[in-house]
Amino acid sequence: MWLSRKGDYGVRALIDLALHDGEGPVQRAGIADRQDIPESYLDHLLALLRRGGFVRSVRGPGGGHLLTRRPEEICLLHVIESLEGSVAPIACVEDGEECTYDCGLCAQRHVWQEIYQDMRRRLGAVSIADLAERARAQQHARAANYSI
Amino acid sequence: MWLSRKGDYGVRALIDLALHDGEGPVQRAGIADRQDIPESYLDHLLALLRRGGFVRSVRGPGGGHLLTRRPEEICLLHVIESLEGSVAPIACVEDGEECTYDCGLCAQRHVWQEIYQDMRRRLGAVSIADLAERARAQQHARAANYSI
DNA sequence: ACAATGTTGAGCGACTTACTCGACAATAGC
DNA sequence: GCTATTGTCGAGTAAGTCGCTCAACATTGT
Repeated sequence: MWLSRKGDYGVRALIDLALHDGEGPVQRAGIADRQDIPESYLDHLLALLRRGGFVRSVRGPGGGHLLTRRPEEICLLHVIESLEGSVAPIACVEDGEECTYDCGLCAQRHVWQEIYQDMRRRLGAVSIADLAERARAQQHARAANYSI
Repeated sequence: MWLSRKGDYGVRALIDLALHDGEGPVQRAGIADRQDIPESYLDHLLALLRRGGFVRSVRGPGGGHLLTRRPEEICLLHVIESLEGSVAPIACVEDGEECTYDCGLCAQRHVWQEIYQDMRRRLGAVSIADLAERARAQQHARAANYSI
């Protein structure tokens, strides 16, 4: 299993921001609470997301965090790569990377390269808006379940 | 990057056995030397491969390791899963696995599930014989290069 | 019996992950 | 301009994983 909490939490945070898009700065404590992320850890993730250009932050009272772009314009691939680093299964499938495995892996390389390309294509096709929509639908489904 | 040396080394070892298929038991030291694997570490990998049913070992002088099946009948997917555990990107895309992330990841889940299925399909389509063939071809190519 | 080989499990140093803490910086509102 | 409220940054840490070594033991051909 190779998607770490960092990626999970980070994407959750962006989904949370997308769900509150247009409502002004969203505070760290609120995100942490709703998305069940340790608040002190969320700091680092927001810093990463800021460096990645997905989020901008406002200081002072009433401050918080905002998406820099519309949720439809942020794709999952870029977010994950920003948070987790490359999603490459092995180093030598990336452009410009040396094959440090000295051709032990080379026999397998083409398979992994195809897998990598397919993965990037699929992750690239999903936006934060898609995920937010799905999260909203799931919330409604759960709420309906509880009320029965 | 999430294919560890374990998987790389293990597959290399199987390729080595495939290249010497039909020539009787192949010794650990030979595999380690040709494939550039620390001999003491190769121990563990051969134990894993034995438990996985890919290799059987012969003790005593003249002993060594043999493939249990023909190289065409061993697919990369099973080998990697035996060595590395599941190749699932997140736990909850596997059959019978609980979603421990409590629906944080659920919004992303379908994407990862498709990636996972695609990956298993591709890895399942490649056999050790294919890889051995490719390794042989690469060796020839390199030999030709040196002689120029 | 003996030497060559495989088998097993304990252990270890370096690194990573997931997280906490504390000091500091900015700013809205009084 | 104070002050409360918020974000920013970097050091630190406990627990786990990775890659690997080593030593003791089991098996078997000669």
